[in-house]
Amino acid sequence: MYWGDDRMSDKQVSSPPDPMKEKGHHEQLLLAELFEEYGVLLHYKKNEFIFREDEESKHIYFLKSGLIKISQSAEEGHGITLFLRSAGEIFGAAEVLTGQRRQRFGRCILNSQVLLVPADHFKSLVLSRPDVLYALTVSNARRLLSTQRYVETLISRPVAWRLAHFLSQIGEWQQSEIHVKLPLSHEEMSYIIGCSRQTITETLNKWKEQGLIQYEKKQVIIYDYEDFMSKL
Amino acid sequence: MYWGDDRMSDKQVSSPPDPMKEKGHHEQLLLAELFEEYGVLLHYKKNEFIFREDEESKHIYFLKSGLIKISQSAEEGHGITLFLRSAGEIFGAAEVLTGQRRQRFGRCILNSQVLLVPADHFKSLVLSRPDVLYALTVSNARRLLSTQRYVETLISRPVAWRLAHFLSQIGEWQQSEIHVKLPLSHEEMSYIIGCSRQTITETLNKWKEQGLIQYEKKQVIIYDYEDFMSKL
DNA sequence: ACCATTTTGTCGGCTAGATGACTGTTTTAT
DNA sequence: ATAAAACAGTCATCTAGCCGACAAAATGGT
Repeated sequence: MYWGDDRMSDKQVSSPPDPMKEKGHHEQLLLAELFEEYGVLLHYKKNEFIFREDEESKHIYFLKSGLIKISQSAEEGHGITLFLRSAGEIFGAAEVLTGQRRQRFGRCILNSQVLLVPADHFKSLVLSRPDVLYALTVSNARRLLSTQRYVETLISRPVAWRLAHFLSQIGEWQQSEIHVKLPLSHEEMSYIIGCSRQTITETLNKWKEQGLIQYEKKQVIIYDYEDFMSKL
Repeated sequence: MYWGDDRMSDKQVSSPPDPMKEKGHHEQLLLAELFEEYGVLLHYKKNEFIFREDEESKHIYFLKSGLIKISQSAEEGHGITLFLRSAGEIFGAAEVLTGQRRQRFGRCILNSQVLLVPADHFKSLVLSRPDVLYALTVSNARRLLSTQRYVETLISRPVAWRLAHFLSQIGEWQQSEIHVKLPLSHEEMSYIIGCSRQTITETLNKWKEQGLIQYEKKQVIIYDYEDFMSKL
């Protein structure tokens, strides 16, 4: 969850220089090809919306570069972020498949290049290519498992654990250290972790005091992940 | 989530007499046909395990009758229940698709009839039938959306809301009233809602005192759902 | 370089819900 | 019918994390 579901979920890859290559899942390649062949390329700027809640679901998207977040409005208060998608990942397919309107917002966190395929072409396209359809099914199954695993962490893990886990996902591993260049504000992170903004701030600073991490302006280093996690 | 994801998610159906018919989603029918044709029928008794965590994922299952729960062990303490599956629903497909071992337990809550298709037949079977594969993809997409919606409720709704919502899902609607024959103990429900056993007991009794529901031995009636929800 | 906006840090008070400990009540198996 | 096991009610205590408020710092646009 949070960070793209399509990465290898447990094992960590040290530094992802070319995200298109690094994805690790064979099925991603097939999907990428499909979009490269039939998709139309659009550029979106940071903070721009790709789709909004309640809109008709007109396209399926493939993120070629950049970073986007999918979030839910949750009526009162601010929306929660359901997950991020990074380069090489499909998004916006589920509502198209089930024939519903958009149920959430898709918004760019960074400038992004997106390939789009119209919803009405998609079904016939994919029915004529069972291998691609199978790839899509596998990719969805992976996301389903990862979302369900996330449900479990929400119920059984405290905020600190979830934050630590999140950092380990977005960070780059250099031996036992994890280097994280935070692309997000504390507030933005709190929407992802599912807690208040202050709790993020306080947790990060507490860890710094305890000497578990180094933390200066959007730059975090976790010294020893195993050790770190064992101390909560 | 919780209760089978394949039901119409928002709109309620009043009383589901024949679950096989009631599912409402066209794709369920195709999948049902496939399993009826190629599946092997097994009977499981109440509390029997269908599969266990860490086992090889040898089959995909279709529940013909009964009720099963999928739960995660969560290391310490007791496992949380990720969801229930009722008659007419597929389960156990995700790990087979991604080629992983089982990540959770599948266990019968009631005596159940299950159709199973071996994992190694499944891929070729489904590649030769793109329409069935498409149906599976749609069904998975629906589950993905519903699981993501559940993530949102876990983050933004209190236990009372989640419990009320759960009851409304498993209950039968009779005009404005909802009649629920609880098939589960408070403890079992607490694993589903994601809270402690006592909180279930206390919430139910508080509602009874307030005259919002009738509640006697595994039998609940919510008098007016709209009104009820508005009072938390 | 400057002002406006956004982001962080910090604190005190507050509450939903966990936990543990017991008792009483149902259910189930023999 | 009865003993054992599972389930439900209740209470007292404890705490993670929320919320509001405000000051300090950083960032960005012109």
